[in-house]
Amino acid sequence: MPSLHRAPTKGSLETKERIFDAAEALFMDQGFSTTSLRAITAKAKVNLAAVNYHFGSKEALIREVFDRSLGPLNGARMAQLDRLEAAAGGNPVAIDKIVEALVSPALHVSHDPLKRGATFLRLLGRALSEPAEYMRAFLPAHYRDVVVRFRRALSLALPNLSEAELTWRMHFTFGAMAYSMAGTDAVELFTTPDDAGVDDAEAIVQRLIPFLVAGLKSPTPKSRATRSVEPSARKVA
Amino acid sequence: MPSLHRAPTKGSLETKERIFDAAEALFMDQGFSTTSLRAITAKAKVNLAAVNYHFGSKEALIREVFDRSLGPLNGARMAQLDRLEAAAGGNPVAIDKIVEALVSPALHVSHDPLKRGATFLRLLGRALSEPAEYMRAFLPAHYRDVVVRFRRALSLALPNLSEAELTWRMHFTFGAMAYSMAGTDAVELFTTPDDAGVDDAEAIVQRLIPFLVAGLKSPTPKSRATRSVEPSARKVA
DNA sequence: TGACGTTTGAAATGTTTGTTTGGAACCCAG
DNA sequence: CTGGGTTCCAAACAAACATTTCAAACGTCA
Repeated sequence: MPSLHRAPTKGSLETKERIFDAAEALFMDQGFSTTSLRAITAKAKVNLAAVNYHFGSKEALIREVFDRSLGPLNGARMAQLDRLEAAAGGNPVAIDKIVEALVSPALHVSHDPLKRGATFLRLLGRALSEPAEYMRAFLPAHYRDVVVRFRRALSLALPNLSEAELTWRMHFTFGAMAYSMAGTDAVELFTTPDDAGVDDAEAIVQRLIPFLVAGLKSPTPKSRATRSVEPSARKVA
Repeated sequence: MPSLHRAPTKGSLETKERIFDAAEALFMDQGFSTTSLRAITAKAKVNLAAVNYHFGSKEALIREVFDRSLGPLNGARMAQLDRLEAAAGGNPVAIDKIVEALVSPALHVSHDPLKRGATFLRLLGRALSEPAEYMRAFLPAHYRDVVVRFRRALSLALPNLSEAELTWRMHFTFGAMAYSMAGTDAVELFTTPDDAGVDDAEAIVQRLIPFLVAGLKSPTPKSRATRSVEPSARKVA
């Protein structure tokens, strides 16, 4: 048996890579469920069967595209947090640094190889609102560690914040972040035509960080910091 | 010609209403494109053809579901803003009041008739990330006025904020809001099992408002407050 | 060179999608 | 009771979908 799973010979790597790139681009601005294999193979200029041959199924392709993008991003996030915590040496890390560690790797990934990755930012935003079942299945696997790590860091930096409050604020933080990265789709609704370039990822980050830091540091609404037994007042306005 | 488009006789209104409710519920937790007419008619316990008979097409159904929910919500938002501006009498309205006018109507709608509307909050979040073309087509029509009105109010309340900065912060605001309303899908990723009830819309609003207000009021990053003639520095890092 | 594993291509598979059809069931006016 | 408009239903429709099949083309090693 010669060459069991060896390096392919002709253009196979190119084929798989072309499928990969085309899928990533199409997933970006069409979503996962909506993008057909025919559209992918057409864009990649490969045969329709090539996807099932190289990846096994559409779901596996989605998983690979997602993993290979999200893995490095969250790795960079945690590495940056590692550096911050090592430099702080037991003391709490500054909030703006934590937020920066969360947000800015998404930017750096965005112009890492060429321009591949700028598309990924929007891909990520899409994934968080994807209805598909398999999306919700393996997405937490990537984010679990990041959430735990950043929650711990934020909890130390914001000691007078209850765990429940922190949960909500992290939720809002990820929301604004994911939405901002989801790209130009919904941005156009809220911007007058005079807006700055929305493609500029750096501009997003530079303005997003102060916004989020201020939100995270905002005083608790009713000095109910520990959030006692009372669930919540049901009365409105 | 007797009874041109008169009140139906048997259970037609019930049928159309059942389709409507089933569609709304399914759109909520599956998205629009992903939800099939067969799933809708199965849940509504009506014939498959009933959708095309009563609504004309799936797109028209989506539009009706969307309009009938989003219309009152944005109406309530602007009405509340009207009241605030009338009370202020030319003076700028307080930011927290503006944000409340933006966020809290979503809550009031959420327990208006029975529990129908709690589902709608998630529906709205979905719409903002829907890739479909027709979604992006008639969604701005609903939001345009709201955006213009609230932008003007916020611009008055935050005079030292450039137009570009305001655009971004409104973007982040809508992002955190939409994401929070998108429901429990992604929330589960970021919460430890000890979290409070995520269904409680009031709890979301009460914690979201301070977060957003703080973000909106946060100092501008580089004292570049007036945003002069320069359109925007396109250079990155 | 010859044989084998790997990759590609065109076509067909079976499923699911939104939509249409023709007739039965229904209600109410004439 | 009868006719016409309205609603419903089972079935069929065409299109798009992911996936499979099988033979041809290719590269590599014996």
